[in-house]
Amino acid sequence: MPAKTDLLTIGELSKRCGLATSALRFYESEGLIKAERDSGGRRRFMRSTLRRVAFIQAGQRVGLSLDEIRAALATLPENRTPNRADWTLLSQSWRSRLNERIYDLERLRDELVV
Amino acid sequence: MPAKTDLLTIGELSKRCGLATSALRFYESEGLIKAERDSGGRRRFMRSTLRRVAFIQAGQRVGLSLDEIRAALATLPENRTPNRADWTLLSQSWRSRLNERIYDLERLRDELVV
DNA sequence: CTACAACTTCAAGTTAACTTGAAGTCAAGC
DNA sequence: GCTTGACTTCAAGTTAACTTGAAGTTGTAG
Repeated sequence: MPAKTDLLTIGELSKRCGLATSALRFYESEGLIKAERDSGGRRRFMRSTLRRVAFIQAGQRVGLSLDEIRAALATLPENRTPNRADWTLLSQSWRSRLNERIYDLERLRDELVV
Repeated sequence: MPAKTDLLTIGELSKRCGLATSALRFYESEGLIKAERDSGGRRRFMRSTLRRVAFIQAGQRVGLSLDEIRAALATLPENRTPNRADWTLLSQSWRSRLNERIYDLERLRDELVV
């Protein structure tokens, strides 16, 4: 039976984001995500962690290291759940990076034709 | 003094392609590039290796592993130096991959704006 | 002849991002 | 009470792509 709260177990989070539970534990140990604990000591993740994980995965697709991603996430407010404006701002900082990467690949594609 | 032949020493190749000599030795050991040897046992690379290395680097930028790159290079003729047509053909096989990757990043960029 | 830089081989080390394994805990169902 | 599956921790293993280090060789310059 799934948890009654609005908090997610590591198994639920794993299923929803497609990452192995071991990866999620690793991310927590690396300070990329946070979890509360229930009475039995098991992790309970806030739903907003889903977005955070999605953001981590997005960063990896751009080619960023977890170190860089952690640094980016550190600009989010700590005392409250990030809202739309917070995420938008953070996203902006990656746009130029993404555009560079896209441009780089386009140039490569055009060079490859020889 | 540089070698008198049209063959490149590992140092020359390293400078021209921007890879460390250790990386080039590693590539040779992995069968990605080939080298002849001079009387003293030192590597001498054909100039066409420059293009081969450039291709390896291009593959890496696309996000391919050395295994995949080796597989792609294996389609080149072995008995002669690859010509323009050979390279063009090989490049074609990477274009769709590149286009997918570019499309993926464009989608990501557009999603990131939220 | 000597010095020296550029090479040689081979084994071992490095880093990132996880995964795997062992050994134990917890709570829900029968 | 017992089983079962999902969880826990912690240490060690994995893979890719190299790099580093040690110890020796080569050949050109002076």
